This record gives sequence, structure tokens and C-alpha cells, in this order.
Amino acid sequence: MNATNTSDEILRSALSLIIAGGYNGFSYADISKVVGIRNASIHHHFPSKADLVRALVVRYREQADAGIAALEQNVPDPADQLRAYLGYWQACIADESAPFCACALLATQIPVLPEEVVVEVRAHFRALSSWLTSVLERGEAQGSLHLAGPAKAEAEAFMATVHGAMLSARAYGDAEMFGVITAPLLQRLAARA
Amino acid sequence: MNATNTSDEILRSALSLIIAGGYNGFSYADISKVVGIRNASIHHHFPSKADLVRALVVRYREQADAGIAALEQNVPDPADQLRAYLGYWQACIADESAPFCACALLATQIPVLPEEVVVEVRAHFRALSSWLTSVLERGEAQGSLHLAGPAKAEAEAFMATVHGAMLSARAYGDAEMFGVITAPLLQRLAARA
DNA sequence: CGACAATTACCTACTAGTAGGTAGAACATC
DNA sequence: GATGTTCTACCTACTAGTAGGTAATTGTCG
Repeated sequence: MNATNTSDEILRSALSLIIAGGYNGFSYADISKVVGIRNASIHHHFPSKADLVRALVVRYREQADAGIAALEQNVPDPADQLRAYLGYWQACIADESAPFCACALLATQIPVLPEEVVVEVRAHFRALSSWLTSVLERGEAQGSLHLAGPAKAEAEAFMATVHGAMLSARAYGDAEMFGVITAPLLQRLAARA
Repeated sequence: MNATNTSDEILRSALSLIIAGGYNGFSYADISKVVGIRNASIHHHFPSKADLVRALVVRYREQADAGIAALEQNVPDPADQLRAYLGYWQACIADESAPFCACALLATQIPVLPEEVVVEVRAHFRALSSWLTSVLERGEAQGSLHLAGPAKAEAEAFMATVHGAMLSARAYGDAEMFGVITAPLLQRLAARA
């Protein structure tokens, strides 16, 4: 087990702890229990908690960007891209592997977050919104998607509804709720002409 | 300053602290600083933190129910009721008096919340969803609102989008974002016939 | 190759400070 | 004088973070 693995494990366990309860919802002790190292050893990899969470969000964003890039390459149709995106989250929520977007959860706590974390969380929102905007624009240009307003506004509404659907699924304790809320998003965007 | 006022002040300061960072985002020390009493005195009014937050959510729900009842009495048109509901939150976010729904914020942290708090948070979601459903049904019956699907599903989507809009406003640090996301909700529901 | 320095990774032991919570005295008010 | 409220004083458990040390690995140079 080399260094890379340990700091990876720290980040992975911290991620799932954050998904459960956010920045103040976990401690170094929680991580050390999962990873199997001492509390102090975490500081070797990440000097402070803010460093740890910032690193975690940076990596989360990289993986999200990679996922989007893969989607862009493998799924040509804009509507199918949105469908795949929703399907990804539906699966994550259903199997409880990652039943919430870490950035969305952290964003709820922005007022009590270290500034370096806030910056990264904001960047994720901008990146996601920007990608969704481009998908909607492409879909509209191709005639496969019908937008009621500006692509940017539709993208923001799409993203917000997805985040709200995660929240409702958690609040009701019902993974199906995510699909109930998000499925109509696609239907509405499907062209009527 | 009698007992009622003090426990009221405790609940009020705890509410604004929860709105900022959720259950683990504040401590008794934070409350005592605001209210001007000693840490230990809070325990006289609320034996445990779980009791305090549960009481807070119960009161929050009562006030929400009262607000809805007032809306039912003063605003006859279903579309206007939705408009008033969104306007209420738009104002809360713009003046930063309560820039997030306390129950929505707590709901994000359900996995790390005491069970007695979870129960109350869930109840708020059900009550709000139930009211929105009734508004949509009434609007559809009157022909003033046009629903693309079942009223219950539309209500859940409406609520989720509102919560997501709060989140985006916070993430971007832009109160306007709430309106950008929620205004189209009303436009879409406005009858086209 | 072997010697030796530097680096990495983790440890034990500890710090100051904070968490929620308790016991009992003091004080006020009816 | 009884009741309700707040206080001081304290507790235990835990917080993030530090100090200093020990192996093991890696790089480098004669």
C-alpha cells in the first residue's frame, strides 16, 4: 500500500462522509477509522481540513469533467446526453453509492465553509451549468430539443431541478423520487414540432 | 425579559445559524453569544441539541402552515398563490433575512441528523408538497393552470426546483438566480388554451 | 556496487480549544 | 416560600492540529 493509495483512501472516505453530512458532519477520527491509520497521519497527506476538502473537491471536479468528456465522445445526441446524465445520478441514488452531489451538499453550507473550498464548489456549478447550456444550445440548433427560453436560463433550471430532486429523494427516503421529478424535464425538452 | 422571550430568542438565533450551516454548523456557544446568556442556560430551555432543533423545526412548520393558511385566505387565484409563494422566498433571499429553507438545509444532512429531527423535516416536505398539489389541482380544475402530468408529480417538481433555486442562488452568491430559475415555472404552468 | 543522505509514510504522545451536558447555588417574582 | 430562570463551576468526550521520533524507501555519488 503506497502513498498514493492512502491519500486516495482518505479522499474517498472523506467524500462519502461529506455526502452524508457535509463539511462539519465528519471529523479526522471518522476518516482514520475507515482508512485504518491514525488521526495524525492524515495531516501528513493534508495539512488542514480545508486542504483535505479542497483537494477532494478538485478531484471530484476532475472526475466530473472526465465523465462529461466521455459523454461528449460516446453519446452524440444532446437529448441522449441529458438522459445519460440523469441516468447516472438515478443509479448513484438507487444503489446508495453516492446519493448526493458532493458539491451541491457543500454549497448548502457555503456560509460556514473555508473560502478555498467555496471557490472550488462555485467552479463546479459554473462548469456544470456551462456544459448543460452547450448541450441545450446544440439540441436546439439540431431541432431535437425545444427551449422555452434562453439556453443559459434553461440550463440553470435543469441543474437546480436535479439538485432539488436529490434533496427530495433524501428527504422522503425514496430513490424513485429523483426519477419522478427529473423524467418530465426530458419530456418537456423533447421537441414538439 | 421573561422565559418565553428567551426561549424564543434561542430558537430564532438557532434558526438563523441552521440556515447558515445546518445541524453541525453551530454550537451552543454560538447561540449564547447572540442571545446573551450562558451556554448552560440553554439547557434549561432545551435539554439537548436534538430537542432544540426539533422544537425549532416544529415552530418553523407551524409558521409555514400559518403562512399557507393566510395565502389560502387572502389570495384566491391558484396561480397568484404560487406567485406569492415564490415572491416570499425571493424577498427572503434578496434581503438575506432567511436565504434558505431551514427544512431543506436540514434535509441535506438527514444521514447525520437525530431521528426526531428527521421526522419533523420529512413532515414539512410532505405538508408543502401536499399544499402545492392542491393548488395545482385547483388551478387545473379552474382552467387557470395547465399541467403536463399528474398534479402530485408537478408539485414535487415545483418544490424541488424551488429548493434547487435556493441552492444555486447560494452557490453563485447571486440572489437574482432564484428568480431566473423559478420565474419560468409559473410561465410554464400558465394555461395556453 | 556500497555508503549515505534525503524523502516518504506513519507512528505515539501531546496540545489548546470546543462540543454537548450536568450539579447545585443564587436570584427573582409571584 | 415556592417556582422558574439564570448563574458559576465543572465534567467528559472530542476537535483539529503539533512535536518529535521510527522505519522503510528512494536518490545520488564515489
